[in-house]
Amino acid sequence: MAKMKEKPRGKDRYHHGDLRAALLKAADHLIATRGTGAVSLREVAREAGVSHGAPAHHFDNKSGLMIALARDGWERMIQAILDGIDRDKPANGPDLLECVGSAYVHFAVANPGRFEVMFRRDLYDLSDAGYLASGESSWVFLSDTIKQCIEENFAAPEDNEILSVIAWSMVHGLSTLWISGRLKSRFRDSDITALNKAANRKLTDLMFPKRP
Amino acid sequence: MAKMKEKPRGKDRYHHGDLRAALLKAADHLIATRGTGAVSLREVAREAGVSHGAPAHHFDNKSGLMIALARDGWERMIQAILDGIDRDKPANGPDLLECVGSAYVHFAVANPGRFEVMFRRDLYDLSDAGYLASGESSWVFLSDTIKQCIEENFAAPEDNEILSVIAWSMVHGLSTLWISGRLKSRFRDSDITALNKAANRKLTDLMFPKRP
DNA sequence: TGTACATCAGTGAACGCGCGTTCACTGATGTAC
DNA sequence: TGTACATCAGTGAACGCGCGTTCACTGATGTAC
Repeated sequence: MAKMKEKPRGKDRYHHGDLRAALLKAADHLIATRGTGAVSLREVAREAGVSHGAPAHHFDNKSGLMIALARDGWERMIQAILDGIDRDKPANGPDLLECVGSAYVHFAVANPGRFEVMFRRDLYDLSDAGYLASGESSWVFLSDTIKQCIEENFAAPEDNEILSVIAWSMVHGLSTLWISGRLKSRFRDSDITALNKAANRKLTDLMFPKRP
Repeated sequence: MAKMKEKPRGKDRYHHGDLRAALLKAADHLIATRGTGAVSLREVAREAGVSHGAPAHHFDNKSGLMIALARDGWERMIQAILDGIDRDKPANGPDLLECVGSAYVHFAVANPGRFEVMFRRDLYDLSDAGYLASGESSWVFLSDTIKQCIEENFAAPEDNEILSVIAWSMVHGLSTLWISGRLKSRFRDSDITALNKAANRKLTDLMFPKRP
């Protein structure tokens, strides 16, 4: 977004300067306002104010755009979780798990379209090498946190794997159920914050009854 | 599928006899083999061996077909859960919850495309009245089961709602994570059965430690 | 600092495709008498 | 049982649409000298 020297401003520019970022931003806006299905290369170009042929200079094809969106989504989610930890400053493993879980759901519910793209493998070619690794982060966050709980003697070592699966499943399911509207119809719209907090609190209580 | 009297057999029939069911079956096959995105009215007609205009006589529009698929999916899922209960004959509330949860995940993983349609609200108009009710079943199953656990003194009455949310979230998240492939890459393909069993066992153990 | 030139990053026309939907039609079926 | 006729459930041509992708082009930028 840094202004370039000596260049005409506004729409009269032939070269955009940072079209790749602008296209991603436009796609994000489309996803947020009209859903994942509204994303097409042509519509994204339209949204960004360039001709429909322009995106070809920045993404190999449509799949390339979707992969870029997914990777960007994972990076944002990691950052959101780190920010949550920074804010809450959890004192021990179980508190950390609760914090990470809440941040996961909060991110998903605040960015439902983006979250969807991150898990919709049918939207892009799966051969992309770099992409696959980008999705590891949430599992690593959660399972490392469970490990920490075990090291702090809040859980048994043999439960490492199954507790990780349960923790991830719960936060992921709460996110997708809420986004799909199935839970929303039973709880008030504004209650997702409370529901998220309560569910993560209760699950960590069940998992680590000896938490101080 | 019952044969009609006095009618020519095979493809030389002008009237199909039960095209609506055949179209749903064709769509199911498409979903199972090529995914939800492969479903179009034209492709479904092609798959069923009729002209592309034929489906219009059985479904108002594409949304109507998708809604029919979703409703049919919910009915099948209910039946699969009932069958699971019939088979396992759970002795108490917690066992019942474990049984229902396993059946939920099993159905989802065995019918990933159908399961997806049931929760993808962007695939159809939401104004359809009858449709909305069809999705209530899984919530009712789960929350009624939690109620039973409370009546049997395995859980505190005030935890009714939150335990229902956690239970549904966990099985739903396990299903969608597995289907999305994010968990699959960490566990062997054949392990979903074991993982499903272990996760439901562990969660019910955590929720109802006093279960016999 | 000026100039020549390669490269980059846009434009807009064109392509072929599959789609949902409509419509006049026709063959088959069911019903009234 | 036979006949006339309405209705049902198919067909296939046609419509307009948005899409991804390609391509010759051109304006802008950066670099070598």
